Amino acid sequence: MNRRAAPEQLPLDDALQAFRDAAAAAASAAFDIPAPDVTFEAPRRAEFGDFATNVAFSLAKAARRPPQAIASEIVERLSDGLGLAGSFSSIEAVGGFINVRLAPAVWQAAVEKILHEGARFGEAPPQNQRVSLEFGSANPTGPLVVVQGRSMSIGDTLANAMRLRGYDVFTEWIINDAGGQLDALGRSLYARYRQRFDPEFPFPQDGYPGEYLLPIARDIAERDGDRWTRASEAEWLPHFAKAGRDRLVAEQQQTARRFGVEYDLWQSEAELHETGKVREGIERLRQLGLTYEQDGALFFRATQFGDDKDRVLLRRDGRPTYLAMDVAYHFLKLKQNDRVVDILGPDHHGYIGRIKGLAAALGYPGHLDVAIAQQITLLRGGDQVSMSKRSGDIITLDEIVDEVGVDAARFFFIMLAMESPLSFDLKLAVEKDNENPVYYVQYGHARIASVLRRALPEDVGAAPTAPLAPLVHPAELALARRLSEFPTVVAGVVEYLAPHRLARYARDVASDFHQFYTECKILTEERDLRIARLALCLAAKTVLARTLALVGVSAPDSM
RNA sequence: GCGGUCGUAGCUCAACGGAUAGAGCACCAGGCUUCGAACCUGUAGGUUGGGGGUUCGAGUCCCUCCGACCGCGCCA
Repeated sequence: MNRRAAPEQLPLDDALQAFRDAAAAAASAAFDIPAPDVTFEAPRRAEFGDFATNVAFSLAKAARRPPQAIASEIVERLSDGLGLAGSFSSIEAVGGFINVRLAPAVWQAAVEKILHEGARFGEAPPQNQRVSLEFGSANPTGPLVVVQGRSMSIGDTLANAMRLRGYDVFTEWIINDAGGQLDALGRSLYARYRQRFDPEFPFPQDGYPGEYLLPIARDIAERDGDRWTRASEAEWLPHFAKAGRDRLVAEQQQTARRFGVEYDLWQSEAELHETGKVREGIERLRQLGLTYEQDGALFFRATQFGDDKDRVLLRRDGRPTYLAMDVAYHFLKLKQNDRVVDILGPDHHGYIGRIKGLAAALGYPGHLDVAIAQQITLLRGGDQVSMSKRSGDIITLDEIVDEVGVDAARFFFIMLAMESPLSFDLKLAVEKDNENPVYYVQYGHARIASVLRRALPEDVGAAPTAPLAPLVHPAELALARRLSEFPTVVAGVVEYLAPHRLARYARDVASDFHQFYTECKILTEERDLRIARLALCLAAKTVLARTLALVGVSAPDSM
């Protein structure tokens, strides 16, 4: 791939690194101080260049000079022939910042890199870090609803981004199939079953009244007839609880799959109890002296870790609590992974301190991150869609997908920072107009595909290895610069657990492409320019498709 | 009451402690005999809920008040 490079022009990363080194050396020499760390940021305003560094501000105290004087001094020394001229078109000291603008050749080289790496663009080398990512998890007592959709969209996107950045990601779903709610499920299902023979049969007060139990009851009746009507509760309860649990988990798994999310592990809570893992977790805390007995129950000293009260692990009757199970589960995950991330639902956010304290208590401080995927308010045409779990009046995730499709749902669900509550308007999400950001981005991809279809096949074939020097128009360079941000954006998504940045980035890429398309005729008469622009199109298509793939949204060639 | 999350343009939301707080939508004014107008350009829109503090610099960090949502069980 060295078909064009003049010796003085460097790839983007190397150019920036060369600048860092040179600036640090210049500062060190000028002010007789240790070489400082030089970090770049992307200025908010285009007039401040492609990259800027605030290194002069951080040196002000040590050098005892005003930032602007320091910045000027550094720039002056840099200009004294440090071999940067070929890669930078300008280096300026403005108000204490040092603003740099890269030469077109660097952006051209960035496009070339994208074309060369294709789907691997943005990949980071293996980090040798195993990360456990838990998200989506729900009780196996009903269909998945919108909040699990948000959690899954966020979690799956994070998992994709982490994998691209070289992490060994293991995704998990915890099935809350232990405890009293499973009995409630069993009783509810049994009541539905009995009502097939006797419509007057009473439905339990704390039951799950949703219609989704009806087909399950029907199947049991068709298979087993009425024989359970004569069974004792001790016989039918475990059977119906398990039947409901198995069926509902299977349906949840199918919904997840349909939503484009595959898990490495569906961890049963009941299994953690049965295999003694829960006992092990409790034992560990006991060894660490973090438990005490009171009133016949075993308590965890949660107050030592910022919780407002100590929490019960073993009830007076000896049965472990949910917390005890969670201790065990997190102990397992912490042992097996370098880092553990939980994405929990909004009803768990009083739980963060407790669970993080737990990680510290178990000897893994800082290894656990807990994030909350906030609530979603469902709207339809601006009116709130009423939902009440108690009355069984729910809108399932499947119904939402039926109505708006996977693409719109997944894009909307990651569009906002996850800690922000989200209003999701079903009507708006299907409207194929400019109120809908999904279509804007997908349209960009389809438009590129359309141009490539209309171009001469031999031009498209030549594009990936063509000279890119003709790309000098501001709109071309702006697009190239945007495309080159992709690895940095993905890295930021991982570092800050902020998948919403991908939605914004996809929008920005599409926007820069549309502007380029408007200002630059791609299929122009001039052959070299035409092919170079087709190359830029190919690179934009790659980056757009990769970005959407991370989010789990399709990149259509026509729409 | 205790704890957590949030409060930014009319609406929905961005902004590693950086420069004049930005996008989209809606409104208004423009742009297609030419590659997909599901697009582009421009105008307008703000005391970042109020008040203190930390520092070269705060929407961002700390304190406090106001407001919204949520959690606070030997439920899961």
